[in-house]
Amino acid sequence: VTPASKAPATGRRQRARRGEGDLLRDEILEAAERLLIETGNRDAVSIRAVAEGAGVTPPSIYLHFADKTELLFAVCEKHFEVLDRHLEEAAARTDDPLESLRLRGQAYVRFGLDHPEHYRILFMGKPDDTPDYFGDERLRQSASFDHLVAGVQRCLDAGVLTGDPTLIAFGLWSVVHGVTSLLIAKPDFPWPPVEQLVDHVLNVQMEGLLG
Amino acid sequence: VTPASKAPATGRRQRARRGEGDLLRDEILEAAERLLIETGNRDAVSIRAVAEGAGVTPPSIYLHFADKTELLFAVCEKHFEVLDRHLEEAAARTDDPLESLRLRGQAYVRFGLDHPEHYRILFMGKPDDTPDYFGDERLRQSASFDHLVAGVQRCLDAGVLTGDPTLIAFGLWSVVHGVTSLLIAKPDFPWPPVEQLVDHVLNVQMEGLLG
DNA sequence: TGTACATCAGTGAACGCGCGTTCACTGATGTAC
DNA sequence: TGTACATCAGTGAACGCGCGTTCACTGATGTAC
Repeated sequence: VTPASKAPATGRRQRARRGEGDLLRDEILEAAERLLIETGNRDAVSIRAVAEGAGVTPPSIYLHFADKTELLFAVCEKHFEVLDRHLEEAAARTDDPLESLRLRGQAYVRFGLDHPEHYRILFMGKPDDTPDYFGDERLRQSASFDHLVAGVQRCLDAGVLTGDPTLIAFGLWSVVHGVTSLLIAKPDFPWPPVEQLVDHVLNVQMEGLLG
Repeated sequence: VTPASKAPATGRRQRARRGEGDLLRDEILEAAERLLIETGNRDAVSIRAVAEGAGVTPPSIYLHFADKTELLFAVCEKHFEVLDRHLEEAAARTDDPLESLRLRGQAYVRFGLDHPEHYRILFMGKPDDTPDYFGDERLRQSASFDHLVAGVQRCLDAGVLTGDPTLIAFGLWSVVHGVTSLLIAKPDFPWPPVEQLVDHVLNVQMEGLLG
């Protein structure tokens, strides 16, 4: 018997060594993740299903997460980070502050359409679906929002936009969120091509800001 | 015993007369409605809860609706009509086509914030939560959307806007939906005053359309 | 080097719950003769 | 006018299901002496 073999024939994962209990935590998160992507259904992410996905029994989950809400929160947190990285990368592709804002908006929509079920949880779910300590206050302080405001501020500094940066940021967020969430909620609606829709809305909004 | 007495002491409704079975249908819809408003929670609208709300046993529901989805659909249909009336009234308050469009947008947001749980079902839910025959195609053909496109068309006719009316309509819808759904999904977020937010986004978008 | 013991990751079985839906029925209302 | 009968709105009890969570436990891993 090779001690290095990681997965027994049963499909059950090997028990973690002492002090390595946290390994399971990651596998649980990955399993939840996988379920969400494969089924595209938030309700499919049940404690039981996640446990099975991680090759473990349901009670094991509770060794790592206080309850289901906390598990879902951990998944969310991961995705807020992914979203933020995605947006920052897009925004950094140009030096023109206004163009950067546009790229950020387009990247936002793309993220939502690429991960609709995640987007649903992050931005379309009920407030009580997120744990208390992951409330809106925290969202406000999230990196993504600060980065958006900063992007707007750069336009103000460059003299290409005027107004209250926070209000402008809220407005831009509303616009891209509107497109994203409508496309997610009504995928079979006879929309114009996504690109066209996004560009139109974003262009019009930024045109209006210039005025 | 007065035959006119409608509610027996038990709280149970009186059985409908022959041929008046449809009366219960309305009471079921009203009960579902009431549940939705009082609890503000879509999940609270269970067959059992609706039945109790209507003073009737659960199986009775099935005399009037094929299944739960169809019941929820009927509730939705009612609200699409309410929304459309609401928007038409607002849009009719002025003769200026552009101002009319703005009023329509403001009314849309107000409707959403006044009936958040209904708005959720109509515009933020999963596609499979609505019955097949109430799909997006039908939504596209709904009066509200046609009325919006018509409102845009009036602006084109008046020469105050240019462009593709459908695309402009999609854009305006995205914008007001963005504000509405963000406010509903993140009610505790430190938003600016609602009026200010709505006016800003709507003004900017319409400004951009003028350019 | 060997043995008794503490630690702790994970298990197995069960809890109570509320759900959508089905099925055989009851009993009041209306109709035919 | 009276009676047998058909209709049909609504009932009562039960079905099977999947869920989140709890609880006493097991057994491998590491440690102290």
